[in-house]
Amino acid sequence: MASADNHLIELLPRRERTRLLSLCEPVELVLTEVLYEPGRAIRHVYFPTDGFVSLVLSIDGNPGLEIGMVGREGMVGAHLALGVADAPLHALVQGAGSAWRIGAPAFRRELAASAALRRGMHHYLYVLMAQMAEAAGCLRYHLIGPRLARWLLMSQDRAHHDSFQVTQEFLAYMLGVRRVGVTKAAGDLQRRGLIEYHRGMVTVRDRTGLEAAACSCYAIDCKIYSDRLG
Amino acid sequence: MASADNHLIELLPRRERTRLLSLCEPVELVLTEVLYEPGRAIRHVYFPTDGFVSLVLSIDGNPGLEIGMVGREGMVGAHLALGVADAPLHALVQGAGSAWRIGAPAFRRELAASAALRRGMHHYLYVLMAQMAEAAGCLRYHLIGPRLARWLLMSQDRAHHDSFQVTQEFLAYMLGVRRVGVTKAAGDLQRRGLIEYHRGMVTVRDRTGLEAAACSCYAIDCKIYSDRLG
DNA sequence: CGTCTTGTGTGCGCTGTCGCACCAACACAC
DNA sequence: GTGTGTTGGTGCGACAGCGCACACAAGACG
Repeated sequence: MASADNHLIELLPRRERTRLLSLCEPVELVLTEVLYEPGRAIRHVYFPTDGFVSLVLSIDGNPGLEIGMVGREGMVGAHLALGVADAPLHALVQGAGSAWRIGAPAFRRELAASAALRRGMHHYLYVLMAQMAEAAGCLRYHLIGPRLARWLLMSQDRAHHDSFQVTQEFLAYMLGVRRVGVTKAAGDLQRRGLIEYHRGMVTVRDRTGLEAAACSCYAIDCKIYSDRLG
Repeated sequence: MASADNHLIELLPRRERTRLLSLCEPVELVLTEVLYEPGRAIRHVYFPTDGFVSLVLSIDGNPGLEIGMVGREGMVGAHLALGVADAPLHALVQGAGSAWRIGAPAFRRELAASAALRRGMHHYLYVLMAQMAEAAGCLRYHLIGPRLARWLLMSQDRAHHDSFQVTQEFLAYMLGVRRVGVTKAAGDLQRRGLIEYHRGMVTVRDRTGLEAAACSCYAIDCKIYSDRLG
């Protein structure tokens, strides 16, 4: 009970933490499950403990583009703390696992009651904004290879395993590139002994090497987070 | 006095509005002036009335990349409402004009005192986040031509003139492309009679045509704003 | 009047990514 | 085993944008 397995919840003072947890229910995050659709009012807020979720933008005809990732270090639906119920992006379960879930009205009541909760949400929103800005730059300037390496690192951090399930098709969707582009970049990383790829299952072999191969955004993202919520 | 010439301030109830304005001082926004540097604590918050400001990300060695624009419809420094004083981005005066300015500590006091102010800031932050997400997609998928058209429209909206001052060099910096790319795209728009360009001075000739030439992001941005703060 | 700075236009070869199409390897069921 | 669908790999032409280098034109300034 000392640990809720979600960092944002753990940052709350004991009283608020137990109170919030008592209002939460545990739910499974099922792979490829869609938690939010843009424009739709959200019904729940999620605090992942194990799985992780991608925030995906759809634009024009393009199928999708990931611009944020949420694991146990964060939450899905923080914008409710801004008094807006409409989801701005798709939220898509990218790594199966579990989460705490609380209904939107109850969460709003807790926000009104707890200054510490508001404070936590505010700081997390700042981090999210900074990461989105970072993502914009990354999309503009960085090549597929380094972006892929970054994505793998971020996923590994949130999956808490060296290997996790993801097809190149899906990766292409997340990175906003062709599958063939991912094939090439992944093949390159594999040849350099940094990862192993086999039919929808990636394994990180050389974490340090992968960090060197990733674009600067990985380190920056980590720093943004730890500066505010470390 | 009924109008503060800044939309966010005007949305406040009369009492709060006059109270906030009484704490503000009018300042000039000088072209190319830098209001914020990333990582530095901010000292003031700005509500433009006339000029406008670009939010610029610097990444790796790259000189800059605009991922947000603020005119009288918004404010510079809204993240202070998230309890964070550090600026996440450069804030650079892009159109000369004037603004209301208030010191960070005073603004925090007002935030604590006024629920309406908090509400306004929250909604604006949501809009800002959505626009940043949009910007990421735009940077990934859209070509220079449509992006340039969008930029010109956004600037015209905020400049309240058909013509304004900007060199192609500077535009390239904002859009994150080569100057030559801007030269070509601008030449194209000019040949189609949509704009006129002459030594650092652009004039919009055919607003409707320009809207047709712009990428979808322009319309989406406008909608995001009017949905929340229209 | 010439000279310098600033802003704009052009040419050329290169590269990363795209779109499309097709093939190869593997997994699993029957 | 033999099919059948999923996943990964390869080849090819097209093109937007890049880096670089240079030419030109309009003002500014002496």
